[in-house]
Amino acid sequence: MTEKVANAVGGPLYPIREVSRLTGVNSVTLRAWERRYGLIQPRRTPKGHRLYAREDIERVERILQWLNRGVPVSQVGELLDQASSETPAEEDSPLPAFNTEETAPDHDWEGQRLEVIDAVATFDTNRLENLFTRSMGLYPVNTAISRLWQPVVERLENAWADQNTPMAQRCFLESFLRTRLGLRLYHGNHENTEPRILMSYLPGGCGALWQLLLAFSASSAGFYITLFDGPVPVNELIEAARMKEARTIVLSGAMEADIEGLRRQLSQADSQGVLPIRVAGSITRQLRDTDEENLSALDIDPARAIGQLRLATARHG
Amino acid sequence: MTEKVANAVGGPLYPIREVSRLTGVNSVTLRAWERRYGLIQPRRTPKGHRLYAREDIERVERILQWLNRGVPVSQVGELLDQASSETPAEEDSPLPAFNTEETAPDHDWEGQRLEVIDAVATFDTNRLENLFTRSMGLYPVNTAISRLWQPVVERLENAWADQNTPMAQRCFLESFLRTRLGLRLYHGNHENTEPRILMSYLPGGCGALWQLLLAFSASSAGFYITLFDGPVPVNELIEAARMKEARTIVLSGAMEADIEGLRRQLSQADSQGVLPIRVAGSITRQLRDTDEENLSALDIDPARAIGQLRLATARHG
Amino acid sequence: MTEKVANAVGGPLYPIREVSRLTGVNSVTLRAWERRYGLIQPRRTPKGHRLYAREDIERVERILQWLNRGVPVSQVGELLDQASSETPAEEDSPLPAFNTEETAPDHDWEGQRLEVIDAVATFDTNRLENLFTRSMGLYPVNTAISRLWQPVVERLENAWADQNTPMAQRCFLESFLRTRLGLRLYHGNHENTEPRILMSYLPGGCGALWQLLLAFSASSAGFYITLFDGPVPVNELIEAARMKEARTIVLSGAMEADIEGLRRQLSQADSQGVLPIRVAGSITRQLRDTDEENLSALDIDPARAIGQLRLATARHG
DNA sequence: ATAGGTTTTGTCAAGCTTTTGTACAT
DNA sequence: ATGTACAAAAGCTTGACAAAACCTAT
Repeated sequence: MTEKVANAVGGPLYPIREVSRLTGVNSVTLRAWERRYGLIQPRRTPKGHRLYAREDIERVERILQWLNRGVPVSQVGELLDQASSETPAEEDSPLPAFNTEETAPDHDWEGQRLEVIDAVATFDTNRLENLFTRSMGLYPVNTAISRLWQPVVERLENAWADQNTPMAQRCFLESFLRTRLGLRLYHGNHENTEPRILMSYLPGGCGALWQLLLAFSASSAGFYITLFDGPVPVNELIEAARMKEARTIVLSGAMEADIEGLRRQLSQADSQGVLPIRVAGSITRQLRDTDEENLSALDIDPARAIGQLRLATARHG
Repeated sequence: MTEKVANAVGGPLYPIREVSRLTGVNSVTLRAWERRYGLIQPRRTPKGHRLYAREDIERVERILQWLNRGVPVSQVGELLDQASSETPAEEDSPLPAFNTEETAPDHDWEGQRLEVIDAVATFDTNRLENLFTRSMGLYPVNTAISRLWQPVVERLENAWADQNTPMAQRCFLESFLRTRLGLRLYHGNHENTEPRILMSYLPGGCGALWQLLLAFSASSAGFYITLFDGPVPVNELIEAARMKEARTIVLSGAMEADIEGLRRQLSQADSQGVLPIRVAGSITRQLRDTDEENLSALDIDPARAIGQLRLATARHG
Repeated sequence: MTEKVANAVGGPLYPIREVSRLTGVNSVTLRAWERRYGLIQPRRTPKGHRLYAREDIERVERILQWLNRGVPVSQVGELLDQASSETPAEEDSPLPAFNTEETAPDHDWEGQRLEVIDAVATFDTNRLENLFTRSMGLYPVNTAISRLWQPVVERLENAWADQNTPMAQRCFLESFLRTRLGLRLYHGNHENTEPRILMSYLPGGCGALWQLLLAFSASSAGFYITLFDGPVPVNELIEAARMKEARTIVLSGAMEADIEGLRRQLSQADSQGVLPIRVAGSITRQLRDTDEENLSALDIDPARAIGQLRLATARHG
């Protein structure tokens, strides 16, 4: 509390060490950013000590988001300036990695998300269909998934977790996506025969939904996908992978999925020289940084997950 | 310089390592592609570091899709340039074409139509067979007929009208469809015995083809069809209808068919309490809105024609 | 040089290895054909590497067709040239390809069933796809389902019941059928909006498979189907049925499904004036002759089940 | 079908520069 | 607190390789 100083304008002001603690950015680094790129420009005490306002801290957080996405520090400045001058943009998205700014405000993602959620709630196939078709027609597949569908699934998953599983909505959306995916998978598997992937999902929660999103992206990205529409035990999958000469097995799972059970199954399975299993979906939030020998997590963002899969399977890597 | 404009608008810029991670292409390779073929040309920082925009990354992904299909890197450049300059194509589909990109419009009806026409022109049974089987495997019968086969027949009819009847093609297609229909009719008539329909066609033009298409739809829709493979005089049909206790008689006819002759036959025939004759096929274009007592036209679209038949037969049932 | 024109227009160009892989003709052979008979004349890169266009590959395929019919390579050239200039004369009967190779009796259902089962066991999507497409091309949907797919599912269900759940096969077939169903459902639901049916399935066993078969038949028969891809509790279904104004709810279930549980759910559910639930699938073997107030069984044969549904929905309409 | 020569293409290496987080002296 | 310095990481360019794929000709 001693650190907080009242601001004339109103908000509390924080000294640098506090900002550092809150954001996890070394104070030295904060100063460097200011000096080198003018990224944040806190007010000062008469003696010259920095005092950061709320907005400054938020700004730091936004900087971190861009950095996490791989944008170089030197480029972040412009992005932030554009974002603030043009349209402030959506702020509330639940997932930290992929929301906010993004400059291009002409597509109202949040609005579309809400529409999707509502269409699901009312079992309105036609509306859902329009939303889907429009999103896929307007944007590249990855964008549509990352921005619209993946956030929707994540939000729904949370909503459904609270109450006592209203299965109907989940199954409805599942059915819809599967139908839509069917077409793509069909065409995709005729065009690409090479990097083969087996996909299944873990029991519990929305594993199937995560699987569908990923399958969608993967198929569009040129993978040959074999889908298993159910929670298939790992050892059977491994067997199937051998028969189909697949490069990878991907298991999608929801938050609630039983990761320990999976580990157990894996340890029992005949893992001789078997490709590592990749895990995808919101379950990966449990698995951050885990890097076991035969079990690794893909990014929760489908686009990036695809990148990782490519690395793992492609000869270009 | 569309790129500069696009970037002026904004959007994050990514360094090469991120592009590499996202796409799975080694950064060395990315540079090589640029150096050797100018495949991607990211903007640069003042000091020369590459900065890739979203579009650049998408471009890389499109490159990968071609590579996966076996196209050599050196050729991809041209393809991409063409794709962006040429026509997006296909607008009649009910769902606004998924991706616009080359990625194969999800159902390229027009393409399929052209293929069928070509297969007929070259008397290529195998190809025709593939096209037929595929259309029936992928789509509901009605869709396949309405979208693919009916338009094809109509187009061929026009083409054939100009020249002096190259009978060969017509007979070829007729024979093919008849063969295909045979089995279905056989099975269909075993399953459905109820709403019975007698079908025949008028002499002149492609009457037989129209008949076959309609028979296809009708049989799939659950009607019991009795086909007469030739232009049977109306009074004989009426007689046959009595014997088989059929609900309706449908006569298919082409544009050139002699509608007046039909009227004459009808007026002579013993029309006591006989169901009205339905006319189908391109001949109906002459008959629009005509609704005589004992002669009415079905829609030219088989699917809708079936609907009308259902109504008509249900009323009496 | 139509070819050059065609290429100027664009289209991907493939190196010889790809053509070889696609057509199955050794690349050495391809070169030999070109050198000796000029059968295919691909364009070249400046350095002399061959680049085949789409048309070239098709040409190779046509060559293969002739070869298969026993024509010596040296003769094929003339044939192809004729075909493109004149009107080629398909040597024997209008449809030569149809039955010749297959000596098969009219329809060897049992043989096909075994093939399907084997394809499932080996996770061979392509084969399954061929079998499926062929069955749909040759027979009316109902016949194909009743004769081929329904028996297969029943047999597999028994097989799977004995051993300890080889989930993989089940999920594989499920995924395949779902994919195949997707498109048809999409089109079907655009054509027919009227007799609406909600479908879900009971937990345990192959409920999902039964559901898919029935959905197939029903969609082809003109019903508007809303599928729920999961075992949704009855009360939620009833709620959804109200919202969608559906006429009927159909629950598919396997032998092992818990019919008592269903009865319990039903009795708890708010059944005020609600349509009776229909049960379908092998579970109906348990239910024979049962005719409770709000729970009745459909025939296990999808075709007949459809008939019952038609009756039921017509009555109310 | 093989042999001998060429082209393609992903990757490496060397030598140098830029970027960026952190350390240290003022 | 500031600014300079530093070092690791990441880039850039040019040149070179080597395996795979091709070509021609015997």
